Amino acid sequence: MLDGLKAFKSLFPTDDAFVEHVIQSIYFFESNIVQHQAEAIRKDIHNGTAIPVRYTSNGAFYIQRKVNKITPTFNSKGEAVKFTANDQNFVHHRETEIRVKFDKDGNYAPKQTIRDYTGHWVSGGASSTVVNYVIAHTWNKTDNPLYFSPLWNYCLIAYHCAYLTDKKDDSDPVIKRIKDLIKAISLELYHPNEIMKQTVITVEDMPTQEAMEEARQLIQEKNQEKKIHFVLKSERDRKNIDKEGSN
DNA sequence: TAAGAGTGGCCCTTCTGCTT
DNA sequence: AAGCAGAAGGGCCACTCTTA
Repeated sequence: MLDGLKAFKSLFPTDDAFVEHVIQSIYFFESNIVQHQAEAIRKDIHNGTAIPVRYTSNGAFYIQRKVNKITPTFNSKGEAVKFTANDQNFVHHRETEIRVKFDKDGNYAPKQTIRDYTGHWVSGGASSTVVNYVIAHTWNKTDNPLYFSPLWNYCLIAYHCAYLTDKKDDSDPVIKRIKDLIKAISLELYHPNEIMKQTVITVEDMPTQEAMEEARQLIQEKNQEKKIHFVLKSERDRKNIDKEGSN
């Protein structure tokens, strides 16, 4: 079988070195901002504010009628987006029963969030302050409001590695290992179930124990070259904070 | 069984108009 | 006049369904 992944892997002496390279190609968010944003989302959910999700037509959503729930049908994604943009319209996510609104470009809410919490503009073409990095969701349940826009569920991954996280687990053992390690790092850094105050990540969504152990070691790593990377606040944001004096 | 058509997911870029 | 956010649009490609 011809496998383009082999071309990439062959640049490294071992799978360990390959995995290390991929992890070094990722920026994670600092846990304090992740926690703050999680609080904001919980507040929005509590207030009945519609939470962004990526649109799908797979029956993941419902509209409440007098006695039953019906699945809304839209002719296009655009139509769906327009519908939930109207504050008079209510669409809910079936599994969580959270009110949702459909994201207009499939990653707009994450982009806005990253901007609001770090000052960086990602995936914004010429006006970006971060280039050649892709927003990558860690758990791909992007039609679920608890997963789509929270910072704990995505990171910025360099272009040349981004496709790895989109592949299926069984496409190569190293793919599952990388994806599990990213999940483990998210769990160790952010503790999503705690900051969301509910069980978001269930047992079957958990990475292996080996991955958890590897994540712990990476996070505690003293060696600069092996440490995981964090998105720092942009120049612009730091200036704003200086002006305000504190915050 | 395989090609072809259709659909949808993913996530990026350009355009435009508003703000400063 | 520049910078930026939001709206709109697009490329790529995997997957599924249909047809032969």
